[in-house]
Amino acid sequence: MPKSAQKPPLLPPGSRAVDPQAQRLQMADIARLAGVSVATVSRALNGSPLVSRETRTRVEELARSLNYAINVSAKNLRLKQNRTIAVVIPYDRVSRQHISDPFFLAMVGSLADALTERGFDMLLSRVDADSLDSAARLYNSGVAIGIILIGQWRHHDQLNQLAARRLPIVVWGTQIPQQLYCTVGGDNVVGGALATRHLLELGYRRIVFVGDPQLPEVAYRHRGYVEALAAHHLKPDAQLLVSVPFDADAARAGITRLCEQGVAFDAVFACSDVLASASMQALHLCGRPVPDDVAVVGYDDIEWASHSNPPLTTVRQPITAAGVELVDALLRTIGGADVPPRTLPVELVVRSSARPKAR
Amino acid sequence: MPKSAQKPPLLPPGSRAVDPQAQRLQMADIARLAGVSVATVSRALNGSPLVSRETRTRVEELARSLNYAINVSAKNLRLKQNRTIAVVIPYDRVSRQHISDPFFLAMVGSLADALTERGFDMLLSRVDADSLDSAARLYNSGVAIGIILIGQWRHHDQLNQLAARRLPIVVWGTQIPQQLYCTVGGDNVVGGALATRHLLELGYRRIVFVGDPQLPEVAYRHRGYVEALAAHHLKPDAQLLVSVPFDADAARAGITRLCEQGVAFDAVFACSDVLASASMQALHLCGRPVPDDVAVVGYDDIEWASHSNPPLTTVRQPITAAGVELVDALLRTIGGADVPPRTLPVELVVRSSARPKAR
DNA sequence: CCCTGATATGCAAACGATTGCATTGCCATT
DNA sequence: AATGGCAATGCAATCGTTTGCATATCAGGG
Repeated sequence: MPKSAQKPPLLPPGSRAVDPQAQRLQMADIARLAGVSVATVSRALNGSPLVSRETRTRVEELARSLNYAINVSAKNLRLKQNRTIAVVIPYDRVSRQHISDPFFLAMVGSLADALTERGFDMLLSRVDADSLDSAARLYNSGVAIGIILIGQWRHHDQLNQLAARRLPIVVWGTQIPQQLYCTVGGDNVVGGALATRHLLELGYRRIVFVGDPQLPEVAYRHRGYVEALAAHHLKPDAQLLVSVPFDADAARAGITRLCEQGVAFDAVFACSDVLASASMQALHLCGRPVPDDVAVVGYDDIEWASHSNPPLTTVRQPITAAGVELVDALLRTIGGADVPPRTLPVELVVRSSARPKAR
Repeated sequence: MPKSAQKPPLLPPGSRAVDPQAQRLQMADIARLAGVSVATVSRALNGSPLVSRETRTRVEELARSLNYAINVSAKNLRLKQNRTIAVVIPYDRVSRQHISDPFFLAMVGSLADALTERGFDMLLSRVDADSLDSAARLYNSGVAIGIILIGQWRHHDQLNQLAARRLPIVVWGTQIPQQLYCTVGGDNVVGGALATRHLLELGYRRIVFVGDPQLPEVAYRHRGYVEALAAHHLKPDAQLLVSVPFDADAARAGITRLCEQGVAFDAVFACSDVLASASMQALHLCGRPVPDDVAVVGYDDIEWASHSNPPLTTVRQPITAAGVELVDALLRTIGGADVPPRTLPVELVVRSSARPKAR
């Protein structure tokens, strides 16, 4: 009977069905059993040098054997502290990319790893991208001590507002002039250039760009694309821009339309592997096999890319590093530092979806 | 100056850098501003009929305009309640499948949706599969009111122990005789049979089974496989069992070995889409193209399956339904009900990785 | 004019931990 | 013997809510 014995069994009148575990033990129980005060138990369990060695071990063993777990709410309340980080994924009805996108999920995995590593809990939330400040609630209510947001989208202004309110937040995305919040992201310009240059060097000249340049990250990838073209004395052709959100169906439709319109092209650079995959499918159906007729390069290097057929040449986003960096940046932000945005290197992973162009 | 004014500015001496937000407002502030007591504020915000209409609206508006958010720790402490569900993904060094597996991540996404829908928070944790009871800590410490565990693996006994300790837990996995915990899972026997029968009906006779029958779910899929064979008066051939964990490399190696040993086969049934993908790759390298030479059927129907080349015929796990069902079952368990295990229907999704056998 | 019964509010005690400030022994020093 | 210092422990206030039990106000009936 772990419950402090003197109390009558007055279960809360608004009796929840949960109360079987009303017998959860608390410090007072350990204290009673160990014959010391709760203060001592608290100190012993927290490794304070104030308690004698023998008391400490006695308390520790007691706690372990009863497998006592401290009440986190009480602790957090008293300490005004906690170890929960909220990871929020806005879902955006416009850009369509949502939580089930493999890249996001991979990111979630990576963050889970990085946070677990450091002993933080991870609270995963979806929030409507149009009311991002509901994410602020997670912080204001003390549920989490900071927020990692994956997917910048078109919400730069909202994010700036949040940051202005001194919300500890770090965003996976691209660095935008005048931003008040800290971002961590891959180097989109270099990524775009890497992919494009690779295709150019293989001999392709009419390269379709698949992605929506309205989105900041895509905009930078597009800039890289343009720069790489320029280095080969080529100008981007508006016909070759398939402006679609991160949505496989849209990409399929876009590529199909291009084929039907008879637009001439010999390669595709897609802004995500999902888009690349959809493009390859569409090309296949249009009778333009990859890589024999058309070359394709993707972006992200999700797990799938290496298993696809043909294995996808793609720009690898540093997903593992991203998790670590995001957590790091957030922790420093929480610590009061003014953390500068960080751009992580990306690299081209050459597989078989783009071969030297047959002459 | 939201902080109760009479108090001297004694910031906690163990000053955390976090205290810029020490100015977070609390009920007392709202109360003071509204000219009522905290009790009234509390009641107003919780919609108690005890406060007058005008007081309520005044308080509500004040709270909204200052965007006050209630302190969740304090509330939970007082109420002995909370709305956090822990989703734990054991990582198992043996079976190798871990959090980055697309199927798991898809499941996480589905759970996030189902939980958000019902207003619960989702805490995502990885725990070492060998010490699953560290998951119990999440419950015992009051962080979460229940646990959803994805991936039963070989940990049936541990799970039984946890359930015996009356831990509210629901597991994604298969129903095992004598289990004390509630499971929700796809119908593995039917799934295995569906895949196998499909291949048989297409004319294939020597069907390789890729997966580790030591794992409960795989064992049932294998049983379905055996039953389907039996219905066609065939016996399973031990040579055709590629016993590998959920690990792409292992599957590649297994299939390659089979080819090198010259074992005769004309089709592959892999226990996950990742394994199927790896198998297709290996087959490709061995000069046995899919689907022209060998037919392949996978399991799970992750997003990738429809994008693969050729698009993968596979057994669809009801991922969306799974999220809903798991949450439902857990909530009922928490409510004190004795929830029976539940098996969800699976279906065969026919794409192009298995065609009628060329004669 | 007092009493009764609503109706709205406030007081103060929880919830389960942490921690500053006593307090208690006990030994060494004066 | 009185004092000071140190080590180990306990007391009680505190964190920000909720809620049972007063209390205050007011209307209407006797």
